Amino acid sequence: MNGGPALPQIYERLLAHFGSQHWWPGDTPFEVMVGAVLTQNTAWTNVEKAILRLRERGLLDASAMLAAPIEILAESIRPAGYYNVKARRLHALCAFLAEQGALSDPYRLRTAADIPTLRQQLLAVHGIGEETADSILLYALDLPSFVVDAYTRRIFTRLGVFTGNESYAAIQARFRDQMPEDLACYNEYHALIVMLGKSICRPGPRCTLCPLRETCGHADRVSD
DNA sequence: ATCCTGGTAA
DNA sequence: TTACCGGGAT
Repeated sequence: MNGGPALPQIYERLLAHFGSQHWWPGDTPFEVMVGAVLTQNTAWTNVEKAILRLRERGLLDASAMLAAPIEILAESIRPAGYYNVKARRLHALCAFLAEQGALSDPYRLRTAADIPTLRQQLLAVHGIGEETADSILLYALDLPSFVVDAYTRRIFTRLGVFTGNESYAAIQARFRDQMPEDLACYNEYHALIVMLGKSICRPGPRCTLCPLRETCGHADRVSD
């Protein structure tokens, strides 16, 4: 049916090699939502600079951010890139929180609706696509929605699990069906995928360093 | 010069 | 499907 090694087996190998990542610990749900937007096609180190600038200006709060002029918001997040686009996206996110009566407590979204409904509502917000919606559900709201990103596609296509042509929904469904539907597991798996993707399974892969090379057909086809 | 925990509008 | 948004790190 579907080729390549089983998804739980890959998870165990990555966890054994990299250890627990515990992503986004101790941050407020709103700060995690902001990070999910700012990190779109952007290195996380630059997101951290932008979040620090927002905090300095007292804008790391949904009410304050909603009230802030777009121009000020844009200047604040400049290090994250795409700052004019992302300023509008952050504002749209805050407007959505206001609509939901969650401005003072964004975590309230968690119990406002079931996961599929909440996901659809997030997708309707300007600037929130599938990956960002799932990142918010998983990392800000502690709801088990598997995050699929460019690393996921690249890694599992090289492993032979995917062809590379699958839709976002199809890839997400494979993880949902083959992995236990567990919050900590979804959280950890995506973090491990990012770790592997940026350190080893890069555009120019470093297969000799890869913890998955024994079960990956790609290692034989590249020279490093 | 390439890549980074994408999404929108055309 | 493609153009566009963009500063920062390597």
